[in-house]
Amino acid sequence: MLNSTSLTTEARTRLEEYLLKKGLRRSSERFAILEEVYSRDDHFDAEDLYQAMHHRAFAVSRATVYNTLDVLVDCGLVRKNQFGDEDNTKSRFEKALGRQQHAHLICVNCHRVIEFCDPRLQLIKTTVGDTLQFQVESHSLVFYGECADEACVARTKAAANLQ
Amino acid sequence: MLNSTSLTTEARTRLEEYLLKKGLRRSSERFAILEEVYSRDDHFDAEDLYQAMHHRAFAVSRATVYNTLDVLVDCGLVRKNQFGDEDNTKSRFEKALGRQQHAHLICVNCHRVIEFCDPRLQLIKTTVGDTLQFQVESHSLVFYGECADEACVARTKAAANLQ
DNA sequence: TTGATTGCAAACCGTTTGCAACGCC
DNA sequence: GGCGTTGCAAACGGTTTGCAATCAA
Repeated sequence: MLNSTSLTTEARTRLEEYLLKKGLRRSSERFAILEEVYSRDDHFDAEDLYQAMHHRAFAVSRATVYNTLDVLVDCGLVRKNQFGDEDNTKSRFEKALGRQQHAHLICVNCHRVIEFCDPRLQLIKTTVGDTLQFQVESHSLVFYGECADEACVARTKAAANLQ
Repeated sequence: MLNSTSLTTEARTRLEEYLLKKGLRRSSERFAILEEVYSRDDHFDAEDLYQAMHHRAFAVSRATVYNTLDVLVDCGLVRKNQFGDEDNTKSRFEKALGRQQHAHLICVNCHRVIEFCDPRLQLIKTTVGDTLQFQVESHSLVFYGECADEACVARTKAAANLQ
């Protein structure tokens, strides 16, 4: 199995090949951002990434963050999600390499994101595509609800009592 | 089975009860907007609704559109979707009464929205909730792909040839 | 009467864009 | 050297908010 280091290496190689193939430049910003993305295991937004780059002492502009995320999504190294939860506008990203496709559970109280897989989703995809003559390319499945995390439950209960 | 007229009647009654229960006012704007929402069968955004109200000669402000949509979503008369397609920012709404829960297919070319149901989604929901101790309240399943509509396929092919 | 609701416009916020400076090829 | 990329700030677009006028209760 791939560990985190070799994953990053693989990602770097893939990005190089992609840039070469597309005639795009291998700027240091792009590789630095890829590095940061592959060092994390969460679902981050563009601003998180922007801040993280500053803490990394590799300050890039927001424009570059957005531009690079587009590139990384386009070459399959990053997945872009729009969770319709508390903040329906901003996108959240996650690294894509070495991870199987999955769906998300989002706690409407603490906004925790939990990943899960279920083979039946693939079956639905196939059925639907065949039945409706639709070439399904990707999907987004999100469940919204309340998680069982103690701190979250306690906080929610306390908030309910205030009303 | 309920026809469109009685659906609207039922919706109006439900809104009245909800407003009463919550101590909110039964303003004419709210009922006029409900009327418009229940006269349509599509997935519309806030601006669509705003424009439609003007054509209806019942001009309301955008603020009222947003406020009323919130109310209608809250009392279960309208469903709010965030399809992460061409326009990842704006929400799209649909009436909720008299329609079973469903998922969406979105054509990445023509942005057509197709609805479908699959009982296996419910099974996944149950499994996931049980396994991860998560109280699932709602879901959003969207498949992205290419639809088989002739005009759409022709247009897409033509666009591809231009490159 | 009075407090919720409306309309208007300004503010908000994530994202995109225009343009000059920069640096990879 | 040429052109893709970057950084900055301004623009954009959907949504929210502040406030005065309005109106349901």
